[in-house]
Amino acid sequence: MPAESFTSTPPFFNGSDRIAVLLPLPLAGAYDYLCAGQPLRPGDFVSAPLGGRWVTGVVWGPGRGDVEPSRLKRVGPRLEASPLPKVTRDFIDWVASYTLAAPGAVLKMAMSVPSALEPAAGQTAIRLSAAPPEAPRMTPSRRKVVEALAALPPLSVTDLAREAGVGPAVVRGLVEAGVLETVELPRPSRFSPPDLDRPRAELSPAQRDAADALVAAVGAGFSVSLIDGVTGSGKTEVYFEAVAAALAQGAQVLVLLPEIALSSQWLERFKRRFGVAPAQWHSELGDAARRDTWRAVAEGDAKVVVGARSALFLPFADLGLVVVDEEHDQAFKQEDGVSYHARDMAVVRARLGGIPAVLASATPSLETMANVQGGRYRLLALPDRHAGAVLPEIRAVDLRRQPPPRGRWLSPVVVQALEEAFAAGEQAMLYLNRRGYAPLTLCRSCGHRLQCPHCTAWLVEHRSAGRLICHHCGYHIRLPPQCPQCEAEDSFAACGPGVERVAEEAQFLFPTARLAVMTSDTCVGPGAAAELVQAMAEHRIDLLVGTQIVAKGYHFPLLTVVGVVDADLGLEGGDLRAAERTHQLLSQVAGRAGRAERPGRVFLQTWQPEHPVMRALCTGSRDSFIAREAELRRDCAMPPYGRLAALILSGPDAAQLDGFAARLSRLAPHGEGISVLGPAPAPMALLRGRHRRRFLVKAPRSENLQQLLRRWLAQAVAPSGVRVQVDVDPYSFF
DNA sequence: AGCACGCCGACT
DNA sequence: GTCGGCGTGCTC
Repeated sequence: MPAESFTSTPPFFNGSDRIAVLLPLPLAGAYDYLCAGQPLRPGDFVSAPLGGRWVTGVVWGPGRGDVEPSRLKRVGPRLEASPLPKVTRDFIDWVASYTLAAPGAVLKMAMSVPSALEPAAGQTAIRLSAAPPEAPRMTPSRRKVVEALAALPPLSVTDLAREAGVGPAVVRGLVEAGVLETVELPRPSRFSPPDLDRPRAELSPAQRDAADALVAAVGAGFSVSLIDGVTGSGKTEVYFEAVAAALAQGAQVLVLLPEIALSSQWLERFKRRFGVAPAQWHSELGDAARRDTWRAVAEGDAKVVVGARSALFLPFADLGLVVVDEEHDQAFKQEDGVSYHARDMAVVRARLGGIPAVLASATPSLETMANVQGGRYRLLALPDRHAGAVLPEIRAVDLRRQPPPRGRWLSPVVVQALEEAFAAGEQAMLYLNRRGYAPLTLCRSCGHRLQCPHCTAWLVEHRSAGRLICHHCGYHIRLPPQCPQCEAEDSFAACGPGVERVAEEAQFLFPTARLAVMTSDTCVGPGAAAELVQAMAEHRIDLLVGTQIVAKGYHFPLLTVVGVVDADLGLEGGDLRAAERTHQLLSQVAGRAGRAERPGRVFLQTWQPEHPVMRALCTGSRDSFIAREAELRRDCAMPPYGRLAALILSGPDAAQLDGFAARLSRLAPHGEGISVLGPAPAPMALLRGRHRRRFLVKAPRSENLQQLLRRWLAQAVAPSGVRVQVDVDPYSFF
């Protein structure tokens, strides 16, 4: 139940009251202002003077009173836009406090479209004048317009001209003459309400049970449910029933997807179920669409929003359900700026709003599984692939026993499987999570490796682009004609495979196969991914070679063979979640194979077929794998059984940085179960020209990690130039 | 985030 | 002698 309903009148500010206004800037907190006579209430958008300019902020509450009255300025006028709802404000405060981000920085995410706060531009329409002139000059064309309009509601100049079969100049002339007049109409909504009466998908008994449980949860306060089902088990159809239930109650729904821009197939399914497209929210949205969507969400006009993680911060007027699909996906973790995990924050948003959250995954995260086991989340299991499709057969290809020929990357086993698939008129996919042609380029005569001058990283050759690129900062050069070290001519050798190189090999082996490479490099701009996916779905492609991007929930009925070129790749580096992530990613890739009536085969090329991840994938023993991983985490009190935060210090001057790191180290918190590791050079010790040092803070779950960090950091002010970045619940260890 | 004030190189 | 580079610091 929202707290708002307990207070009959929200606090009201007036006269020269002191109010706190939160500005969308990374300031320490809200600033105090004077009310300037107009009545204001929390959530109102106001213009406020700051320095020499005006900034739009949000009335956050009564003034805090920690600034001398003489310094207070008066706020400007209130904006017409719908006030920011209380639950959104609470959410912003909560996220700021949890992530140790400036509240204004979090508000900025909720105010990502400044122009949405300006009054919505109406649509200029034409109607018959209320007071027409006595004897207007009429022509046959003019008469046609007047006659057409007599039978029509007001409409735009263009539409009216088209209806009357005349040019737009005639209409303008009539307006000029006073026969017609203009009228401002509200722009029609671009968000049609979903149709709840369409025939729904046939649900299996297991799906029915899960859907019933979710439907019962809608409108019944805060709860979290996990839909746990393998690829193809119909998780989407199940949560669509909850979506329908929330919509039937008049509430809004938010569905978070890892990369909405890549999910044309998801949108199709939604349209099939609800007859209309949902509102979308992602980085590829244009300015106008972004503005309209933000407004429509705030006004309750957009009923369903499907979006990437940033959609969490939209100002929903009445959110009734949050769904996080592919909840295990790392893309939900935002690392730059405010660092948050959208899945966890979605649960917080649901709790603050008193509404249900639904998580869905075929490979749930350890975090979520721990919550299920702790009884905090309800488990809804979908055991089978729907409609009779069988799970693919997964086998490890031992690269020690069946290696590719020298200088090649595909084992004979995989090559044979591809051959069989093509011969049967089926499709195949090769997966390698490495962009470009080769991850490392070195000089054959002196061994010099081409490295990024700004980062601790090799330059990656992208042969299609004719460049060497740093994947961390974007620095790029053409392949130099000679080695910068020993000046040997034409001495570079490409080391290891990237997707481009694997594609080259596959094309060499299968000259007639229609091949496409799908990576973030080949899918730039809106629609590029969708186009490739469609080409694949229509069998205009035989072999798709791609990075992680191909692992997303696409459904290709003719795809029967999936080859994972380097299954060990994600296991390197000793990252806390390496095994878990590799298992998730590879099962998702494997799930692409054989989703229709044709059985699929998956080949994992590996040097360590006995590794628990490979074993789990090949034997389908996901649960025991998760249990074992959980045990390992529990043993070392790592998340989800302990709390973890990373502190990244960065600066241009290494000596100054180390000095500050040493100072922090001496002040490091200590206590039962608390350990501070570091300072150590961060895994990317040099990034974009800045040196980086890292602390890892480990604390028991019972500890208030944020308070501990705040107290620690308050004791030492960073010298200028040194940036301190806090990452609570870090995922990537880069 | 902007914008102002600050101290050191190439111009009217 | 000034114009201006962007480094540092403040904004209720």
